[in-house]
Amino acid sequence: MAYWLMKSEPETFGIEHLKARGTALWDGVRNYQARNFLRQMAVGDEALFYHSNTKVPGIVGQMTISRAGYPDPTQFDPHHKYYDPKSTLDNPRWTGVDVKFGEIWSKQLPLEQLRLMPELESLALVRRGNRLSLMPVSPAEWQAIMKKHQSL
DNA sequence: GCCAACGTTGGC
DNA sequence: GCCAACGTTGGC
Repeated sequence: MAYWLMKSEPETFGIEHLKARGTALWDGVRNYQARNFLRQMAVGDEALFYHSNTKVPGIVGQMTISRAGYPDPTQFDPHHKYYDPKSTLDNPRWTGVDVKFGEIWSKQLPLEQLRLMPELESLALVRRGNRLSLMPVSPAEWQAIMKKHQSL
């Protein structure tokens, strides 16, 4: 089982939306590095839900991967903002996964605090200029984050 | 295959 | 709202 961190803008799709829906397609990833990580995800993997581009960015809760990678349907829809005319049905370019709501943390763990944790210095999230929207989290990083979360 | 121009991400 | 950093596009 692997661990992941996945970013989303709360105004577009926040953890409250996932809670209401229960399960949702994680769509709209249009970056090859992130897509390759999506393709590595397996059912049962655990993921941190991160709110980006908001007043206090940070980890706000947890979810699990409930369906492994499959073609992101939004790439085929000409009316959708994630439409990709270069993608074809028999050779889809972009991948999505299904995620299942886990929990909303009673206190979020802000980016500002994550930056202070020496255990996370190699995590892409805190690296200068990194814009990767989802990334693997090592077991050691996961444990450090959970420990910090429980101490809040 | 280089690289300038452009668009996007996302913290601040 | 600003802008640094980065990825992508397309001319050559």
